[in-house]
Amino acid sequence: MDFGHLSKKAPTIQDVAARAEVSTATVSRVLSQSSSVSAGKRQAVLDAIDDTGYRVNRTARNLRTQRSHIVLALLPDIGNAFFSQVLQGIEKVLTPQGLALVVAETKQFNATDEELVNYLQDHRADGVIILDGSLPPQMVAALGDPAQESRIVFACEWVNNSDFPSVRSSNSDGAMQAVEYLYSLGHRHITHVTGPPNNVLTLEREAGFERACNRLGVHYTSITGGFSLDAGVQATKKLFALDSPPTAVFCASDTIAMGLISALSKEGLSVPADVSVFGFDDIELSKHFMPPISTIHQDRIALGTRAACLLLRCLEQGPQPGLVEQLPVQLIARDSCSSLTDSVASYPPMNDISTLGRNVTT
Amino acid sequence: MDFGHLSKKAPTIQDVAARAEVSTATVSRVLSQSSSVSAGKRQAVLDAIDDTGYRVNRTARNLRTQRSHIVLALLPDIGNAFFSQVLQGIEKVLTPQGLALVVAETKQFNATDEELVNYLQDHRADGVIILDGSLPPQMVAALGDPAQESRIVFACEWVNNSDFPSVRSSNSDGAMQAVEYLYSLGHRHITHVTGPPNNVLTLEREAGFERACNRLGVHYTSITGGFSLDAGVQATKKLFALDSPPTAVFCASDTIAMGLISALSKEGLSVPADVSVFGFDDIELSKHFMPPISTIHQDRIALGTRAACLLLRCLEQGPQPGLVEQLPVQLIARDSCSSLTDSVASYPPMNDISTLGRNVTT
DNA sequence: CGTTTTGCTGTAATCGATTTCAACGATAAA
DNA sequence: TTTATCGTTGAAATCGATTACAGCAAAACG
Repeated sequence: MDFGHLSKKAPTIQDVAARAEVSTATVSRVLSQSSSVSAGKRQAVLDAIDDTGYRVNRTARNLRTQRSHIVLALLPDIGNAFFSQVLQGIEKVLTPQGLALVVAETKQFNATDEELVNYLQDHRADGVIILDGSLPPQMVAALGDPAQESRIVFACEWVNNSDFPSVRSSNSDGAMQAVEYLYSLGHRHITHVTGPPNNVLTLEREAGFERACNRLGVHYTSITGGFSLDAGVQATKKLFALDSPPTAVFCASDTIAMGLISALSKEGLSVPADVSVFGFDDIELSKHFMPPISTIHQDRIALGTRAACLLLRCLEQGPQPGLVEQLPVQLIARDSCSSLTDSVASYPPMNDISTLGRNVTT
Repeated sequence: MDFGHLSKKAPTIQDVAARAEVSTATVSRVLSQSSSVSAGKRQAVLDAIDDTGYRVNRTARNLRTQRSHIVLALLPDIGNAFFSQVLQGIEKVLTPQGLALVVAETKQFNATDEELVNYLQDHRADGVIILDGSLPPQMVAALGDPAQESRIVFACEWVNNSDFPSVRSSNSDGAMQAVEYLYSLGHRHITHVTGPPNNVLTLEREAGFERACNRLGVHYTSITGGFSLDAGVQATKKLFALDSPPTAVFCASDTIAMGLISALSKEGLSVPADVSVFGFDDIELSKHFMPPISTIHQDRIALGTRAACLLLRCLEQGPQPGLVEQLPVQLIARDSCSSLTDSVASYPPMNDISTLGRNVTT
């Protein structure tokens, strides 16, 4: 590519120095306020900067200081609204620090080449925030030793058996809150439509779900899903195939819940009259869905800001292996879950009323 | 910030040159394959690169070549799912060109300071793709003369009275298609819930809507809105306040349509039985909403790829003032709009049946 | 066989900043 | 008055690449 036609030379620090009749060193000192400069010369330099319209060339500065002032955010999918809010949080912290955010998708880095690691080694980025827990193991291994490498943090998702510091929501806690809430509404048989198998979030939410069910003596079943709308639609069929249908369904994401509610309504079942549905994430639309969906709110902005702060801390203070920050989640009660006694009173009896009060231990 | 602990010096081109027993110039020539190097030396260099694990320092290269290999995307709101797909398209074109994508929100640049322009002047970015048509005029003015400035393009949105090249969907055409479709279903009174006032997209869609209505002799009314869910909810009240309710509503966005449908259902009105609702954008959820929403599909990925290609072209060939690329849109018929004769047949008569066939000219 | 061309290679300048180091004048301390 | 200290300042080295230029040998030419 030929960009020759762009040349329109900007004033350099030399020009400023010449105009202010000082050395480039002095100009630089004024610029970075690193050491003292006499008031007179400082003003002369400031005036010269004004006159010439000088702007510091970041590339030159970066070369000299050995920093790129760039942070790379690695997402599984740029098109995902969930992550875009996290990015917003990251940006909020980075920008005031003079750091720019570069976003890229993990899929553009195949496991074989070292492109990802190169981003750091090439000084293309000072640090990386990874929002994808599904990186292939060999790629994670290539990232280096968490005890040595201080420029990588995980956010939202993470990788098991790895010590890179991370920020995440309290996923298992969220699932437990959901179960407790449904229990308080009288539900004693809950089905969990999970996220994709082996996903770390899926695992955490499943664990929380089962722990709470066991503790409260709630009968539970499980349907393997995914986080998509379609997974919710598919789950509906499996729901009908269950021996004894649940009175409530806890979905691993709001999107699943929407797919489920939508598919149920096509089958003539209404939510929450016939069955309660609970989501996870509190995406914007949940509030406006019909019915509005009860869910676990994740503070996506905070996830981003905390991750960015964590990265900053690593850059300043060195590696923080094993450090995990769990952000609290919040239960949002809306209309998609109803009290079982209420619905029994106002609607025909549940078809699984026989399971009420039945306790199950694993 | 002290990043001293990060120092672990990477091999430089000097190290490679020494090891291969050639000059740095030769190494550089092998790297950039710009001019011929004898097979023997080439292999020696290649081996040395392998041995040392050398990686080119982009910052140094950027300084020397006067390019940053970075493109800045400016969004009104990073958290918006619509834009994140456009970004995906941009990325798809940029990455193979060795260009990285930096995203930033316009609101972080206030109109008074020149931060935005500085991005280009500082060599922090080689080019900028602006996805925000609501930039304050003085900021647009600060961007420079479109006939001179070859590093700025607009995408999705644009600024009136400005010659910067841009890529956009055929908004007015989409609105016209929507009207024609509703007309073909028998609707003769349509209300348009618009986007935010003065927005370029709002204006285009309004224009297309009115043109089609006038041409077909459709009675139309208009409610000022916004692109949000809430705007759809608010519009519902105004809809009821209309002298003669329409048989169909054309919304300037799918989100408006969802808010509207949701609010209508709370009022006991069902879509499309009582009123047809048409959207715009074809966001992912429209397909899964209840009912699935008829809409105008915008190819968001293509919007991104074309914008990136346009920027590349500007960078290579110089300014392209006034160049506008309009991407075709596509009508997607789903369940939220029904044939008027059908619904008249199967439901109680519309309350505005008196307006059928009534023509209005502006 | 002399001359020109071609192909390859290295030296050194360059991009635009930061920073080390030495020097300088003025002030404080002895 | 002499010496030590301090705050300022500039010259020059430096970051790590690219590239203009010149040199040189081998090949092509007349």
